[in-house]
Amino acid sequence: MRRVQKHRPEMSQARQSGYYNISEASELSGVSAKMIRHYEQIGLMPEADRTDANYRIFSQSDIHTLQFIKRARSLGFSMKKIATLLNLYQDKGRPSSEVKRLAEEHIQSLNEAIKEMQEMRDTLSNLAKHCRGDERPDCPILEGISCSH
Amino acid sequence: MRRVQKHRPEMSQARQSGYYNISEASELSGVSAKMIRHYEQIGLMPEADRTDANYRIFSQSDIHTLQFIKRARSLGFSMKKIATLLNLYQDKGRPSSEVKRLAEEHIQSLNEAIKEMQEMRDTLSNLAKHCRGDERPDCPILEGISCSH
DNA sequence: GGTTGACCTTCCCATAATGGGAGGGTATAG
DNA sequence: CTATACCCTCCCATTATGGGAAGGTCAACC
Repeated sequence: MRRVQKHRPEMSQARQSGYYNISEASELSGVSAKMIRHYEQIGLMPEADRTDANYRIFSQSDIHTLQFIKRARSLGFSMKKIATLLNLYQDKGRPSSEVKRLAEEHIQSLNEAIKEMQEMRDTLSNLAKHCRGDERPDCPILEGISCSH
Repeated sequence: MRRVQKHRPEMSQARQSGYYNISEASELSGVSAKMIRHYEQIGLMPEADRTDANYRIFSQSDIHTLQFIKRARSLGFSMKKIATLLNLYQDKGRPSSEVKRLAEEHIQSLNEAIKEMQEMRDTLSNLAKHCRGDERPDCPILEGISCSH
């Protein structure tokens, strides 16, 4: 009679029901265990189910969500935008215009960041071009950094 | 007799000797007062002189150093690299090869970052290109993020 | 001389995304 | 039954920047 009414399963039972523990979820999704816990804590993921020993267990659907997050991260979306994207993803009645707007916003900020870094690189390349890079101390790079006139 | 041997000047005296207070230094260098204090604290700048009321005072040379830091930041150098650059700048016997090596290292990491962001942008653009962006829910962008197959 | 507003000081907190590590409990293979 | 590998929570660190509080000071004006 003792264990009949338990709500939380043991690990072996959970596994038989198609659940994964956190390191399996990590391998399947490419998200580190540390980050999986973090995403749960900031509310990006729903709180994971637990075994009776308080171990997190993850369903196929959880794994899928983690993969979504992973891929969105690799496209450079911030956590906040990913939260929005996840909501849209789970809202089967979303207008695709909203998704597209988010994506284009992100493309634009990528373009701005790219442009800024290209300008840095070009400025620095121009300075470096004129630096002999030998044992002597005179250096157009340092001069360029010290006087912006 | 009372004030003759003081080491720390008053603000008005300091100003007459060509010193600036922190907000003047901030305006002249483009570095915020907050950051000037921070740079001092992490040892990037020597500790500033003080008035007898404990206000920081900055010489022309300090301002120049702050401008150097500002410009190096705007080229994307990290604080650690800037510390090294400052040391080289102040070492009148440096070999310019060292400066050039640092610069080229930085150019390379800029190029890597640029490439990564371009790849993000291109992937996302390709997804967005096929999204109608209307009131209907089907969305190639979300599909692309959810399945990396 | 006194008041007032602008400025200075230090100290603590927050950001964004990620990881390291300690201290203590658990699963599982042999 | 015991290793060992894994899980848990909690705290700390990173990078560069800023916000804000509590308290002292400077400057200008009456």
